[in-house]
Amino acid sequence: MIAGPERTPLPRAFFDRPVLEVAPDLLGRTLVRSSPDGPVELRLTEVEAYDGANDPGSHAFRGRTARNGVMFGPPGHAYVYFTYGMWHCLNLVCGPEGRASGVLLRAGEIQVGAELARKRRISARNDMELAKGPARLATALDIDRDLDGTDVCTAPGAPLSVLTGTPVAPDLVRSGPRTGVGGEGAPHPWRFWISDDPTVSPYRPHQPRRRAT
DNA sequence: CAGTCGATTCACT
DNA sequence: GTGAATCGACTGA
Repeated sequence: MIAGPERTPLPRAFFDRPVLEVAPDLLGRTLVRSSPDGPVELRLTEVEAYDGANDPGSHAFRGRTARNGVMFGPPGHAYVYFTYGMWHCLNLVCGPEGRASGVLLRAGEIQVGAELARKRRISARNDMELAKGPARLATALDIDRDLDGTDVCTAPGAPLSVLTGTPVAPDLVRSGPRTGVGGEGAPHPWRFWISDDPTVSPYRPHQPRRRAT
């Protein structure tokens, strides 16, 4: 089997750039998850940039903790966090090392392993919903904290890889405020998606949770 | 150590 | 559109 250029892993230098440069450049790339159950691959259609200690919306805003430590390490690695007691979300660490920036992978179009993804995403009503949203994406790919810190600059077959894929033409890239991010971080148009793509998740403004009784 | 909340999703009205 | 689910991380006392 011949591996075309689009099957080449993105080099570490790709991620070792400012996150606002990397984030839109990830659209159209191929994310490969190889688990014991088999491979699932998707084409990235929606991402969000988080710019480390400078960014009030970032987990790294208040400094390094046990959870976010990977973001302070070298670029090209996965930062996986657990939230709402139920869900995981996947980020890719960007450069320069120590800045603690990352890209949240919010949505994608499943291209390989749809049958497996459907088993993991029972509630999905159609294939376009399999990875429409960051926690759905992580569920479809069976991603959890075990993958925190995983190198993604790897050939397909490794647990997690990002391949060159087919980069999206710049005129098809849209940007807007980040989903669910409030406060000082809200105004930044650091969410990027592919224009008119049906797998992109709907925008939802930040909503503070009601107080428990 | 208790209180609060989250880079969300789903079922239901 | 509204509210519940569910728990680890973080905060401040």
